[in-house]
Amino acid sequence: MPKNSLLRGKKQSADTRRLLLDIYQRLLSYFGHRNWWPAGAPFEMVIGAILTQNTNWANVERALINLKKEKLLKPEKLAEINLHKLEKLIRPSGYFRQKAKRIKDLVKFFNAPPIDGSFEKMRRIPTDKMREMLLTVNGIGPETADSILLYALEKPVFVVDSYTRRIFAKLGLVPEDIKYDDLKAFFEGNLPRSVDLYNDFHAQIVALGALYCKKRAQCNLCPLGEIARCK
DNA sequence: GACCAGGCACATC
DNA sequence: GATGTGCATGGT
Repeated sequence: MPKNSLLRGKKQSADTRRLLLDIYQRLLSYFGHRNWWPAGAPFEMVIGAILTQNTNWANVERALINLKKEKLLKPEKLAEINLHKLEKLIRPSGYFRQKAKRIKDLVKFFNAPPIDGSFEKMRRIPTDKMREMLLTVNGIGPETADSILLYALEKPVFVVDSYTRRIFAKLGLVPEDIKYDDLKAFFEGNLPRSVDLYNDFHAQIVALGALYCKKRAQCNLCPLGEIARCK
């Protein structure tokens, strides 16, 4: 039994790895590369990571456009701005009072030592340590922290969201009540460590979840239909 | 008019 | 540690 279970374990993880990569390939050829957070605007990604909490991206964009129009999408500007004015500008993204405070707190954290407003300094801090630090900031939970690590700092960290849990539990690959960190470890343990892969895979999952996983009736449109089916 | 969206903090048991 | 609740706008 021990020897078999070890073999089975290895085989299972090889199968899981192949299946996950198949799923990614299938989504990629169906949706095309999602091109999330194109390079060059890490600070915008950081603010976007807060604004998008439990919110449709279209609404986040309105808020980001408002901030850009006022040329406020810079750490030094957001540090100065009056809280009420910030609330007004990000209003379209919902939860605007909470999010305005969270942005203020995050900007304070970003501008203070040891980061001193520098993404370079932030990147030099070991990923686990940086994650711990981010999690101490008000309004930064695991998903927001991981989004910042992956999309702004380009660290190989897999971002898990509610779609990820819903979809992969329905496919029967993980338990429904799996914890955030365990689900993250499931992907990181079964996929090659790649920033580009993690970046686009998460984006593909969101595309799939938002388009086809709302109603059972839409399952016939699911691009995964032939390789993985919901139970 | 109900339901949902790229979560998180806080209270309570 | 698990479970419930408030937070809020805009699209379908």
